[in-house]
Amino acid sequence: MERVNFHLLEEKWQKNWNKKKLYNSKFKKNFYCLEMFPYPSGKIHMGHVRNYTIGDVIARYKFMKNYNVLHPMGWDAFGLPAENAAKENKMSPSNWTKKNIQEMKRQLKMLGLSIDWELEIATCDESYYKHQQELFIDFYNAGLVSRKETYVNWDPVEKTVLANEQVINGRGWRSNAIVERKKLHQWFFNISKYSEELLNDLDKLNTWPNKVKLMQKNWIGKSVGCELNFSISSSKKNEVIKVFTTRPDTIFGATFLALSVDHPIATKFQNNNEFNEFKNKCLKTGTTEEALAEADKLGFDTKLKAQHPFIKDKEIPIYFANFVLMDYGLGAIFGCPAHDQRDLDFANKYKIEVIKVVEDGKKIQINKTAFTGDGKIINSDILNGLSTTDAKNKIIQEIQTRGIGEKKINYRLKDWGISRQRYWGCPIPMIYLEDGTVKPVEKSELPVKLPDKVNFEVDGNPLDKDPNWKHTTDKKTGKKAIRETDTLDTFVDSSWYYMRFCSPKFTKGPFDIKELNKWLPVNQYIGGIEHAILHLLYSRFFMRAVKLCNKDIKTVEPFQGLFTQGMVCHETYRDESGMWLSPEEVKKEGNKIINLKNKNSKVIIGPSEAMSKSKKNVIDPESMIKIYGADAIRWFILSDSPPEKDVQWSNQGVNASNKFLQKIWNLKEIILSRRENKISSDEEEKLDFEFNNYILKFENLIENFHLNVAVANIYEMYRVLASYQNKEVSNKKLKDHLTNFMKILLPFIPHLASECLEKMKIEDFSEWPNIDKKFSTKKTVKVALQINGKTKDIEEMDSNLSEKAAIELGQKNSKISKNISDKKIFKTIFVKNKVINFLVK
RNA sequence: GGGCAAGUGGCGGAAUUGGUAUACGCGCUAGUCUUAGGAACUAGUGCCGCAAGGCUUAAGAGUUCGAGUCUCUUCUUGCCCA
Repeated sequence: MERVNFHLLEEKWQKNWNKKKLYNSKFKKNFYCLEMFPYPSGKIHMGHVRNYTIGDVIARYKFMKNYNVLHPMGWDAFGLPAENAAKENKMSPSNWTKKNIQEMKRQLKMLGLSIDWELEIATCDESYYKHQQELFIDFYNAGLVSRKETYVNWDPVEKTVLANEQVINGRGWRSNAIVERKKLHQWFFNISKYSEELLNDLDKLNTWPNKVKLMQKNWIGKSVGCELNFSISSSKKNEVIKVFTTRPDTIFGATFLALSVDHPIATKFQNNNEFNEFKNKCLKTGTTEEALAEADKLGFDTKLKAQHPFIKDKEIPIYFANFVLMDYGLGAIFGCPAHDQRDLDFANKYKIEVIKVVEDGKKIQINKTAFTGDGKIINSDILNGLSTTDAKNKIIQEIQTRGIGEKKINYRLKDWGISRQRYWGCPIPMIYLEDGTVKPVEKSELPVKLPDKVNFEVDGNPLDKDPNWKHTTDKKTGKKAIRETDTLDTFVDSSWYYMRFCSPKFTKGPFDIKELNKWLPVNQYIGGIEHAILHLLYSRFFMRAVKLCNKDIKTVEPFQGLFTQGMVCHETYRDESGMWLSPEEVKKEGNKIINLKNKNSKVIIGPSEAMSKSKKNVIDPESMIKIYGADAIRWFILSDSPPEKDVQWSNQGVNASNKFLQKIWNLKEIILSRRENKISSDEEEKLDFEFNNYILKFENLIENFHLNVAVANIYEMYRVLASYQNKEVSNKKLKDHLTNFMKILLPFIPHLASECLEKMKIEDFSEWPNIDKKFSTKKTVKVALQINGKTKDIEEMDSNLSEKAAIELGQKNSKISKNISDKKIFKTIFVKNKVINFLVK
C-alpha cells in the first residue's frame, strides 16, 4: 500500500487555501469565530496549536453548514518582553516584534488553519494604535477617562509600576524585589461606573462557562453595607469620621477605629515626626488585598477617641493602620476584632478590647482566630437574638432614622489604571500645557507615534528621557506643551481588536459601523481560562464604552459564546542534582529511563504539568509537524482529552494518530479499486442506518465541543466502513458513505480529507453531509433484560414491538427463564426499547 | 479560611431525561508474516474464580424496580479568592 507523503499534500492544500476564504455570497447567515490572538514571543507553542485547532474545527464546520465565517488572526504585539529583548540583544522592540510575527505566522500556516490572513492586524502598527488613540479621546470626551493620584505597586529595581497580578508574595515577579507603595498620577478608565451593569449582564451570557461568570462576579464583588458617622469625642468642631462597613451587624463589637495614613484627619499630624516615620513604614506594604491581609499589622495611636454611636458614654480609640487604604471605601473602618481577622490581629497587638457579638452555637472563646461566619447576635442591645442578615437590615434602618449614616452598595471592582511607564506600548494622546491645562492631542494630529531611536540604557521610561519626543506644541493654540510619556496597558490593545477585525483596513475610524453591526457579537470566542477575568471584563467594558460614543452600534456584549480550553501538559524530568531535563535529554527503555546528558545520573520523573520553558517540559510543534505532519498533530491534540480539560502530550499518541491517517488513506484506495460485489438491499440499508446515526450525532458533538468524543466516533465509523468492503453492498453505496466520512473529517484533518476527496473525484466538498431522516430511527434495538434490577442478558428486538410481545420475548430468554422458573413475577417494569425488569420473589 | 469543580481499568477517557458501566485511543499479552522493525495484520485485555457465577464508577449511607448520574456525610485532588 502506498505511503502518504503528508508533507507534500499539506503544502499543496495550504497553497490552495490561501486563495480561498470561508465566504460564499449565496450564504445568508454570518458566523464570527475568534481565537484569542497570540503574543508574538518568538515561536508558537502547543497551547497555540490546541487553541487554534479547536477554533479551526468550529470555523470549517460552520462554513460547511452554510455560514459565512469570519476567522481572522492578529498579534497582541505591544508589551514588556520586547523591551527586555531590546536591552539584551540591542535590537529595537519593533524589529524584534516584526521578526517574531513573521516566524510565528510561518509556523501557524503549517497547521493549515482556515484563517483569512488578509485581515491580519498587529497592535503595534500605527494603523492600529492610531485608532486606539482616537477611542481614548472619544472616551475622554464622554467622561470615561480620569486622571487620579493613587498608590501603585512600585518595583524599586525595575523602576516601574506593577499590576496586582505581577506581585507575588509581596515581591516583583521579575526582579523579586520587595514591592513598595508609591503615589503616582495615573490615567484611569472609569470601568467602575459599569459595575452593576457588568454584573447583571453576566446572566445574559448563556453559553459562557459558569466558572468564568462566577469569577467575574467575585471580581466585581458587590457587597451591601453602610456608611456610618463616628464623632470625635474631644472635638469642639463636632468633627466626624465617616466609615464604610459591610458588617454593620457587628457594630456593638466595635472597639476601635482604624484610618488610612492618607485620611484627611492625618493633616493634624503632618508635623509629628513619629507619625511621618509610621507613614513611611506603611509604604513598605504593597497594595493588594493579599498583601494587606498578610502584612504585620501596624498602628499609630492618635490618642483621640470616638464616641460609639450606639453605646452611651462608650469611647473607642482611633488609630492609623497600615492595612487600611484610602482607595478602598472611605479610608476608615471600625474595628470589630471578634469577627474580623485583621482587626483581631491588630487588637491583640495593641491590647484592644475584644467583644464577641455573634454567637456561632459552639461558645468558642475568641483568641487568635476571629469568627467571621453567620450566627445569632448577642451583647448587642436592640439586635440581640437576630440572625446576622436580619441584624444588618435592622441596624441600617436604625442608622438611617437617626441620620448618622446610610445604606451603601460597594464594589470591589476599582477603576482600571491604564498608565504604564514603558516605551513599547500605545502612547497616551494627552498633552500638558505650561498653564497646567491637560488636554487631548487634536485628532488630526494622530497618531502620536513612538520614536524610532530610543536609548534603553537609562533606567525608567525611555520616552520620559527623550526630550525631542517629549516636548511639543499644542496645534490649536501654538502653546508649548509636554506629552504624556506613559503608554497604555496592553490590555487596552486587546479590548477592541475583535472590533477592528470586522474592517481592519478602514481608515476613517477604528471601525466601519456597518461591518461592526454585521459581524458582532463574536459568535464563538476561544481561549485560555487565564483570561477569565481581566481581558474579558475589560472587553465587555470597552464594548459598552464604544457604544456610548456611537449610538448606531447595536452590540452590548462582545462575546456571545465563550469556550476556555485546557492546557497542554507533559511529564517533568530532573537529574539527581535537581536540574530540569527536557524530553529530548531522556530516553525511555522499558521501565528504565536514561539520562542522555549523563548516563550515570538517574532521572527523576515528576508530575505532568503545563508545558513551560522553566521546567523544560516543552515539545516544539514545528519539529513534531516535521516528523508526523500537521494533520496528525491536529488529530492527536483533539483526540485525547475533552478540550476544556488539560491534555497530556504523548509521542506514542501522535504516532498512533499518524498511523490512523495512513489507514484512512488506505481505506480510500481499497474502496476505489474494489471489485463490484453481489448486492443485498438489506445490507445496504443497514449501512445507511449506521452511517446516518453517526452523522446525526456529530452536529451535537461539535457544537458542544465534545471533540474527543467526535474523534472516537470517527474511529468507529472507520471500522464500520472497513467492515463493509467484503459485504454485499454496491461500490456506489460504499463510495457515497466514504464521501460523507471524508467530509466529516474535513474540519479535523483538512489536508488529508481534501486530498482523498479530490482523488475520489468529488468536485464540491464544501457542504456538510445531509442526513436522511428516514434512516434516523433504528429497526432493531438492544434491550437489557433484568431480574430485580440486575442485568442478566441483552437481547436484540424489533423496535416496533408491543409491550406485551416484548415482555413475552424477554421471558423466553434462556438466562431469564432459568432464573425465574421457581419464582413468581409480581411486577414487570417496561421501558420501551431500553429495559425489561422482572421483579420476582 | 471561603467559594467552585472534579474523583470511572495500568494510562487518557466514553456513558441523552436515572435505564446495557468501562465506548474510542494508548499500553500490555499471544499469534501470523517477514526486508527482525518504533511496520502491518489477527485475537485477547476492569477485578476475583478452573468454571458456574460473583464483585466493581474515592469511602459510607439514603431515595428508587433500577444510581457513575439524584440527596446527605467523610476523604482526596485541582482551580479561584483571601
